[in-house]
Amino acid sequence: MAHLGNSVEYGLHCLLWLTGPQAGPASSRDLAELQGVSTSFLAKIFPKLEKAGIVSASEGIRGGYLLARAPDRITVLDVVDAIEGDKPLFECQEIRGRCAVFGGKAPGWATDGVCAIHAVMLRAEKRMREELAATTLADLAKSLDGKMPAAMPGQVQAWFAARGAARTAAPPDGPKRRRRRPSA
Amino acid sequence: MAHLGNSVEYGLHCLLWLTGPQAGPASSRDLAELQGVSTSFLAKIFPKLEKAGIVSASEGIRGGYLLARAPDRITVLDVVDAIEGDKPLFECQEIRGRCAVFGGKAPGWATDGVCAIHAVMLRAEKRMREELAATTLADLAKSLDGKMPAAMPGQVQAWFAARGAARTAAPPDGPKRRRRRPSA
DNA sequence: TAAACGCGGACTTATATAGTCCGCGTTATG
DNA sequence: CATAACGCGGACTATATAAGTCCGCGTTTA
Repeated sequence: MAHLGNSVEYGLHCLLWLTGPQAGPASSRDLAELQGVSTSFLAKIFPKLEKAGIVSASEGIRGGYLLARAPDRITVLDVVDAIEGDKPLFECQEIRGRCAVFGGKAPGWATDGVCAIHAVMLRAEKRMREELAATTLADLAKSLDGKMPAAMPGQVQAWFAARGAARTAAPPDGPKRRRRRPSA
Repeated sequence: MAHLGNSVEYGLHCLLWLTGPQAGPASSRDLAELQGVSTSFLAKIFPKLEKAGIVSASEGIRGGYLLARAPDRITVLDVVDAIEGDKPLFECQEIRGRCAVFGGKAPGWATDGVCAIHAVMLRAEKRMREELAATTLADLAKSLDGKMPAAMPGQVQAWFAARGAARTAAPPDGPKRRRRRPSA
């Protein structure tokens, strides 16, 4: 398994779409279906981004998510920490103090300060985090702009608009989603 | 859970003991009991270090492990890769090509090259690995030498010697370990 | 020949991830 | 004001990995 899970990947891809000049808030369902990932799973990720202050949510029909601040002020590290919860790369088990020659009571020189092995891991983690903090959503969006044709943003915006229209036009006999149970 | 598991920690601590001027090979059992970790678990780690060429093994009674090369030529990254198998920090799911506006067949501009998000993760992983590669077993051992009293190495060597003596002196009626089943 | 080794495969258990399901409160719209 | 589309969150399941155990084989030395 990898240290950085799929949730981070989904979250970043969604946030990249929110980087563009949107008409209004985008729902987590639309974002999920635009990218072909699970709607219910993505619905568990966005509240984390909201709590971290990366996106702002509007409730009710026509609600959805917007970036809470400018894309150049949101780093990849912000997103990783929001979703994964700042979990450490390494968890020191404090083997130091268990040495059999200590006989159960480890002397201070053995347990003071940070374990040398732990220290290496902390440095490595710091380097990793520095690199993640060095890239913002704006950087990612810019690199994509260089690749995609000029027509692409418009097509996506049209896709969102079409979904909204389909919903308002949908008659009650359409492909209905389950509602709360009929009675009890 | 952490990306770097306990196996790495156990392995590094053991290798640090092997750094000192040993009399002979150290068995994985002795190494485990010296540090208060599971003997059977540690016995699964050492073969990996042996396959990676970090330690060399000698079989049979009085057998055990020795460092296969000088401590200043063994980096923390070598040990991590030997034990964890060079697992990636991030596994790209290639969300790029799934965009609904492509309708199943993604254009080349969308899937060519490395995904921008994946690229950030690869850079972060590279930084992490660079830092792990920058520290050797000799560096770790040196930092420990600065902390431990001069008598410590001798005490550990005495502990190993005492174990060996106890084994040769152990009468058949001593605390026997299970042997292969009596008959069938 | 037996004990102490390394080696490796089969097994168990615990935890984390990925993903689903469901009901509640909120809100715009007809 | 009723309904449908929202966000929110809790409970649930399934699967993968980590951590640890158990056991038997071949090797080696005393």
